[in-house]
Amino acid sequence: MQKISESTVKRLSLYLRILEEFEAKNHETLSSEDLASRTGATSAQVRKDLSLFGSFGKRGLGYPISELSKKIRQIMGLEHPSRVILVGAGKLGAALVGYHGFAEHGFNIVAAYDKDRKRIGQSLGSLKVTAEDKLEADLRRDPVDIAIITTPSGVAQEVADRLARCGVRAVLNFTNTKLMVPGEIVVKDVNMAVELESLSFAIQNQYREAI
Amino acid sequence: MQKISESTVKRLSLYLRILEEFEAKNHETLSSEDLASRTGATSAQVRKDLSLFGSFGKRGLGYPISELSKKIRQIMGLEHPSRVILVGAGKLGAALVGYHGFAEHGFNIVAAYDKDRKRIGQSLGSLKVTAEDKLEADLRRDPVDIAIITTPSGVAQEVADRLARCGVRAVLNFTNTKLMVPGEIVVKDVNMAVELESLSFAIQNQYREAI
DNA sequence: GGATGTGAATGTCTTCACAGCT
DNA sequence: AGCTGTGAAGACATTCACATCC
Repeated sequence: MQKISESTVKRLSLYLRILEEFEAKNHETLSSEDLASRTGATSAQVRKDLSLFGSFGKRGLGYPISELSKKIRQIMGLEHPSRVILVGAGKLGAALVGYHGFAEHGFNIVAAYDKDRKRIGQSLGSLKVTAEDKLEADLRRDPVDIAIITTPSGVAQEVADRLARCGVRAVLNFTNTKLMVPGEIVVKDVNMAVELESLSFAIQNQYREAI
Repeated sequence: MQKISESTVKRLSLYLRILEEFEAKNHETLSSEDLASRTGATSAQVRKDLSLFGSFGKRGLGYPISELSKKIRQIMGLEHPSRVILVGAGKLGAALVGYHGFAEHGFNIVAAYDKDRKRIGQSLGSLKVTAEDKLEADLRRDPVDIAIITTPSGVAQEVADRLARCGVRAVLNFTNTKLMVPGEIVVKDVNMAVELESLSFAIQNQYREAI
């Protein structure tokens, strides 16, 4: 199969969101243009993206919603819910545990670890914060594919190393550290400061262009 | 000036993070390779990115840290702290208010709005949640450039419209709604479900390739 | 010697535009 | 008639490789 670009993958995820919305409303089909206008893509892009995986549409009609959404979930490995752990139960970590957006999309946070004595044992929603030194034993018993790192940046690499040794295959990294991991492990960085700074640049730049 | 790509802007932000780190350690210079290895870029890319704004390095030596970091802050409009408001004081909103990463980078959340009676008046760190209908009056008195939307998706567009009318110039959108805004307003979408789903795809795909 | 700055080459992604199906 | 699927063209981004300077 051909290599799929990161941007295509992100868009698939957006298409899926729309498909699910219209599936709930019992609509039958959506055109590439419908999907495009609701996700910020172009219709050609939607068609290209989808055609990378096969030919799902009906000419003159559009794409059958429930069939396509099922197919996308299949492509993206979303047919079954995944178990996710979180390391670092500070403010951000706590919020992510409490945030229902993850569970809605089938990502269940099943444990939250922290080093800090004061946090261990505290309740986070339906979870209790676990001592971080239990990590290895827990993962040996119940492996997970995905971990979220919300520790301070200084310890992120060490945490990543431990996760890698325990067979974690994907990491969502909220710290500022560029993680070095074995090639088979996938890391995605989420850096909200970067996003805000991009906004700042865009504003600044508008101003500059106006001069 | 030439058009600057989104990816360049994001990288500038990452370079800045490294520069600040080494500035704190009183280092004098960093090479493009130093910046590259710490941000996941290549040295050629670092040089290209920086050369878009001028010629800051010394051949044979590298880039003078404090001069370059100052310059990048200038380019990105980060010379002075910005005031930011947040609309939607649910779990995620509360976490963002409590998260210190923003303030560290000069983005101060100065108010948090919510519609929900139960939340209005509640303390969020040093802030108290304000009734959402005060939004217009507040912004008229004290305009802000940047707003963060963490409301339920259903009301995001309406909130965006109101913000636009109050002169907000940039929006960080955590909802699933594709916001329609006037051209002069910049929107950045942060969608953590999309990030997790991308990870899911990457894992799934490794498996598929192995077959 | 060692690192920058930058045209040229390459690679990747997006858009166009239209043939082909329903 | 309407909308997909897709080569070809175009736009954009990255990498190469080397002349240039400290």
